[in-house]
Amino acid sequence: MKKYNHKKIEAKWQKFWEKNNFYQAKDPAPGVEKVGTEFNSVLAKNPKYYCLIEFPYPSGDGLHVGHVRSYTALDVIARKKRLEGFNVLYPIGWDAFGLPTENYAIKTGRHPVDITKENIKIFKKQIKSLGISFDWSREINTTDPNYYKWTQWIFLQLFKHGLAYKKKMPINWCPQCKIGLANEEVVDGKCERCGAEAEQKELEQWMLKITAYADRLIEDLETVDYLEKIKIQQINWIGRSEGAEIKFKIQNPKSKINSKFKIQNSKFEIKVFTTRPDTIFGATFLVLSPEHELVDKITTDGQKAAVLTYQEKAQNRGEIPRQARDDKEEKTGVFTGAYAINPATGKEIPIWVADYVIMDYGTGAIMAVPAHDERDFAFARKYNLDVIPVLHQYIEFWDKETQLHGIHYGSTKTRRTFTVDDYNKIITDLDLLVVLKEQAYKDLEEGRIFSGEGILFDSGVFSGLYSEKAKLEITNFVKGIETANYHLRDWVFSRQHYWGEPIPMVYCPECHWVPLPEEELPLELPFVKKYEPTNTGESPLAGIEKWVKTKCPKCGGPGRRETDTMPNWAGSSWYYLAYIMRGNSKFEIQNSKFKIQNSKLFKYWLPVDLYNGGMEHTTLHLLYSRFWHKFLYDIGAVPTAEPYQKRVSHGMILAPDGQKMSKSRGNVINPDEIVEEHGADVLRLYEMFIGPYDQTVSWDLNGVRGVRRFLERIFNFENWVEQDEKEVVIAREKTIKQVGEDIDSMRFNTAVSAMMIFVNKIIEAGCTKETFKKFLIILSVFAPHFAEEQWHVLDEDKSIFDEDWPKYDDKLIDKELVEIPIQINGKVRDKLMVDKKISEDEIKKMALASEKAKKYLAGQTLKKFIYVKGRLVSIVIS
RNA sequence: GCCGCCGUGGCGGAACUGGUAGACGCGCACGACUCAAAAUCGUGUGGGAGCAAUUCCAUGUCGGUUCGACCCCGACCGGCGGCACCA
Repeated sequence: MKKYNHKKIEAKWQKFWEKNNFYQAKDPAPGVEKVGTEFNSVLAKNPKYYCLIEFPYPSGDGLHVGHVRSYTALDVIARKKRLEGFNVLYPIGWDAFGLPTENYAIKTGRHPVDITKENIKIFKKQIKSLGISFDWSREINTTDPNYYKWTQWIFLQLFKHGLAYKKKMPINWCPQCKIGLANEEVVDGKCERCGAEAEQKELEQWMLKITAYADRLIEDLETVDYLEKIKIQQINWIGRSEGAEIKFKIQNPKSKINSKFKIQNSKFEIKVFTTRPDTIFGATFLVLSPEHELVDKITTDGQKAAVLTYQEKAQNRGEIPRQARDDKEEKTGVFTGAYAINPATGKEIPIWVADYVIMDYGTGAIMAVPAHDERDFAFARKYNLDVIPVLHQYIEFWDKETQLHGIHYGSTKTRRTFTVDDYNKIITDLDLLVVLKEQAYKDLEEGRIFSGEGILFDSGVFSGLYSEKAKLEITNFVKGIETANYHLRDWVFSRQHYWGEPIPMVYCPECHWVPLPEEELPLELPFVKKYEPTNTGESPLAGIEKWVKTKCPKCGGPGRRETDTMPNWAGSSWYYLAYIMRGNSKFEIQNSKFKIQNSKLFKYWLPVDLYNGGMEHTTLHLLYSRFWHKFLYDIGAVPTAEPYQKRVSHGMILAPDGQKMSKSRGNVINPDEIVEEHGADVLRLYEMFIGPYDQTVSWDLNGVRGVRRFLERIFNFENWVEQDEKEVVIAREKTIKQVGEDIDSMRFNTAVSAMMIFVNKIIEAGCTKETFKKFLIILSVFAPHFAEEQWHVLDEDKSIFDEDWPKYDDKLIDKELVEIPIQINGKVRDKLMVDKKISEDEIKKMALASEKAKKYLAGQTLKKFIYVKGRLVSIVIS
């Protein structure tokens, strides 16, 4: 009995695979062109398969068991695809810019470059010990100038196409990290990274116009195969809401004139955005955001002081991001003294200022319909403003006796949708409107407001219309324009830190912002001794006068370089392209011919077939990189509109105590220790078996031992037979089928289970070497070292990975005899072994004659007999 | 508040498209081996009743559809994730 010495076996085969370049993806040969869907090259004729994991950030903590889970999962898929004849690209690299490294550098006084190198070395060693079939020849590193010159190149293109702009704006500022934060990086008003309360700070920031792609980022989700929840989350984040922009004329009564601007029957108009133009007859006041430019201009002399005080207060409160504030906080506001005309009713309505209206959404002004909006209602109550309902919920309900429609109160879920017929029917039914109106006022008295869709009343000619239908008509009536607004904001692209890509722009007093010529890329990060972020909000690079002072590329005059760096999401927004480019070129910039140089490779490899990553990146990295890709597509640099065809997500691995693993809790499972004690194959198999791939699971040490046991049981397998029993043949074919299907649909846990069932079978019944070999090939994608070793023990001299994925024969799986349960009134009372092809008549006879069934059938009448072919018999008696 | 997901043994979980609920693994119990323990192997293992054949109950709760429901529909309870003064 040999001992299962995983260390020896794993080291041996890892060396062997590396030496033979087993996992190198093959690029199409030069001159290869796509002809239809085929390539005219032998090399590239194999269908390609590009699978991708999110490249790791090489932190000082080393590899986490969570990394192992997703790397192994895609490794299983990559290996299976190779066995099936695909030309597989499964690359890895390093997303190495970022704060943890910079902070560590500051703390230790060492250079981030050195620390990064060191961390990568550790990560690499750890990953290599797992037997993941990465193509290391395409390794990339975002901090390599040869890499980030392309990141800079893409930025320049964005700038040249008007999608990068500089803007002075209040940004979310983390006082702890001393860095500006994107909206996406503020969680609960706190810095996502360090948890410090975010502040607002006015800074000049580079912005990327991701909002220009908002619609396409939503629409094109239909063309990709992402997990449904990922799509939904992205759609919600982009937050498109359709509505109308409507202008309200300002009309101050003569007595209330703003002396400075002399506004009377003014030409000034206030534009509001609303998703409910249908409720405009109920708009009883307007609200402007405190930052709205018209506030100063329309405020009457009498209200000046009060408004100014309020504005100052609101700005101070701006220190805490407004969105983070408690929902239930009472609304405050102040009257401007000015009035506007409701374009629907022609009535004068007061204009207020309140900070519940945000400047950077919509137009920064709203029409308030207190009867149909919670916030407006709270505000109106507080300041005693008019509340006028104009619609109420309506559910079709026909009272036969009175011939009246009724009103039904229920949740929105039970509400019916309206048909065209309904519209007509309702308009003429005036009694109904009276009922609705009465009910609406009654509800309001009781403090209940209705904000859904319903039937309009008191809305002029639109009374009686269903609100959804009235939207467009009323918008036209008040000369509004249909438009959409987005929750998504432009991407704040500046960071005031050292350890990031320099933004390749020069500021010239004459020419304003001038891009660096592409030939001058990369603009390398200057070597500095001090990286400490400053308190002024300026990047540490600003202190290097020698680097900052430069010539304007346009006019040759004195210029200053941009000293902000890019966020760490920059390098990761296009890295899947870098892996492809690494195949032939070494990222050489030749007159910026990004697309020409790479078009053939891109055509062959794109899109990424399968992309795995964490749910936490759904609204960050995943959205950002889709945006960049679409931009690159628009300028003709890449051939596809989407970068990733399919996106899946792994669940988290918690510590055995059900808590998140963390150093401070001391509950971290180190993959190295598992590899050391049980082996990489056991770790891999265990992580695949631990539970459904997309689900959060807790680590269980006993589970690891169970998997080890599974391998040990077949390590010295010797129960050979001359000929497989029929049962074994069936088991084998079934296993091949199930494991294959389970891998394809990423149900790794049941795949491992199926292999265990098969092993239980052959340990009991024995099997032929041929059968065992087929099993080993299947096992090899999960436990590559173990399978390769056993393969060679069975006198094979070629690698197991030169084999083909085994095929199965459905005919062999089909049993002739099947066990059919006999149900009587839904309960299983007997089971019969019958020929699969038995006719209904035959089985009926058998079932009714069965001893056990007879017991229940005696004296009863047979009401129904159902035979589901090959499945079961169901007998209904009275 | 809005959007989405999930509730199955002692535990992780399985169950194809509505067709024998609890696969596989862990744990536990008993047995074999051993001086003994560990490891290994064997047997059992949802709950209740019964010596047993057997039988009743059981997939968060209540109800519905169906010959048949973990699966479909409705209401509720509990948990998780995302968004949140977005007009």
